[in-house]
Amino acid sequence: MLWSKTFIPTLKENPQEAESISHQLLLRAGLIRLLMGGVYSYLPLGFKVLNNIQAIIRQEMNSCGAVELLLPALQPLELWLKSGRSEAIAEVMIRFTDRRGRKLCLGPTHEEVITDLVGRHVSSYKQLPLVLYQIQTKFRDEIRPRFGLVRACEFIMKDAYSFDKDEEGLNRNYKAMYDAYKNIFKRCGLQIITTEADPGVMGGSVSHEFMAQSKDGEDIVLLCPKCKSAKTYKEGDKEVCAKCGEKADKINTIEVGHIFQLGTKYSSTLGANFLDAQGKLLPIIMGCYGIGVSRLISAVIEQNYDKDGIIWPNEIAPYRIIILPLDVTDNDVTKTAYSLYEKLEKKGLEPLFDDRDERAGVKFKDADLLGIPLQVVIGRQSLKDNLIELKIRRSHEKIMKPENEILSEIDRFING
RNA sequence: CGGGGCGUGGCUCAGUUUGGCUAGAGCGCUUGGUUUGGGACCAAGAGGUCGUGCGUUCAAGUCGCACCGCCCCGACCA
Repeated sequence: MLWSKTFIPTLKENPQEAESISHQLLLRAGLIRLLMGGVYSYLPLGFKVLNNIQAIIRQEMNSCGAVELLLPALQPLELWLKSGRSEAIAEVMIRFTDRRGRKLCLGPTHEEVITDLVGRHVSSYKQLPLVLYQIQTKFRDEIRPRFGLVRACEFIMKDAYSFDKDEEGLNRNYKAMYDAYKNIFKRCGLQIITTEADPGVMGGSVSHEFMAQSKDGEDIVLLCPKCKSAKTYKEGDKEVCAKCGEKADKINTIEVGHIFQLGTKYSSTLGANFLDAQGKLLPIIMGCYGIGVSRLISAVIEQNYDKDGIIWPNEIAPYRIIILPLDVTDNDVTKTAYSLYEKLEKKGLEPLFDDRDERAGVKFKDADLLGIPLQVVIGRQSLKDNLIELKIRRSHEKIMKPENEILSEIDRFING
């Protein structure tokens, strides 16, 4: 991709509208822009990161047996009255009436819709277990949106739902999801603390949260320095480890995932029943599993940046390589740069090519800000000695070698 | 919703305390020239309902009232 063909509005200074690190860098590196409070546009770079995270999620979900579908964001209020959550969710849900007088809402989450759907079409234990998921936009009228994508009124979530005939099946699916979540966050470059959590409005018994440490995080985890057990902190909790009594550390975190064993809370109220082998009518046993996909971007940045900008983990970087011809008016430089660009494209690496007629300093600063893992620098002086520079964004390591050796260095870096 | 901060060109900000003439700077943008390995320099330009409304005054970016927007703290929350 040529820089001049895409849309990367970088900012030299921290914008007034942002205070937290991830919010500042998301704006400065041109990933998002505010439309209104708590509502953001994803610019091409932000959209790429979002897609990369979604690709990882899809792989891990599919490989643990979940099947993707897409549910409507527009929902009838009636379902929420039936489940009894209309009141519990109250003002957080955006409601309105359409021209036909139908009472509608924009889905803040999808337990009702999926339970209704599955309930209509599953009637035998032979159809279970079933695990479905979607990646979709959720709407929540937040009391106070904050920190850019961390708490937004419109955001993207992966939500999965498991349907089982018994507790044993639920436990199995729950465990599979738990493990898949670990993989997802690891591949996204996130360090995660898993905690036992309060199911809250979602209901159910067992629940775990996946918390990413961040100094601007709004959730607090009590982590025992001794036995490493962790618990989500609620106002009023004692600040000691529940297991060994040691004084626990309070850690600021961003909640990026939350899984629940719902049991029959939704299936019983919404009539999602099945017949077991004995012909007995029973409510389906459910679990639900959420990942804050857009929020995850903020959490990753909070854990991967330095004074110069973002440092993307390889697998979710918007581009893996940026090519910096330092002087686009120099023939040798541009020729070499373009030929390298084509070679990398042929390898399927899709590099970003900074074809702007800017000074070296501007290009370096922007490349660092964007946080693309590898920078290939082509300058006039070093080219006289047939040398090209490869800079590794995270370590600041610089390698100065001839083109073919640079290509194999890139291979080594990308393919491990 | 309560508390606090902010709102002046695309961005960052000065000017508001103590009202006064054609509203400023840096960056960015346009044109020309010189530059070219860490956010260049010179010259000439374009670009502003000073968040909005009402009021006070001979005179309002500046004072008063109301409202709007963004950010932060709190309450709340998946």
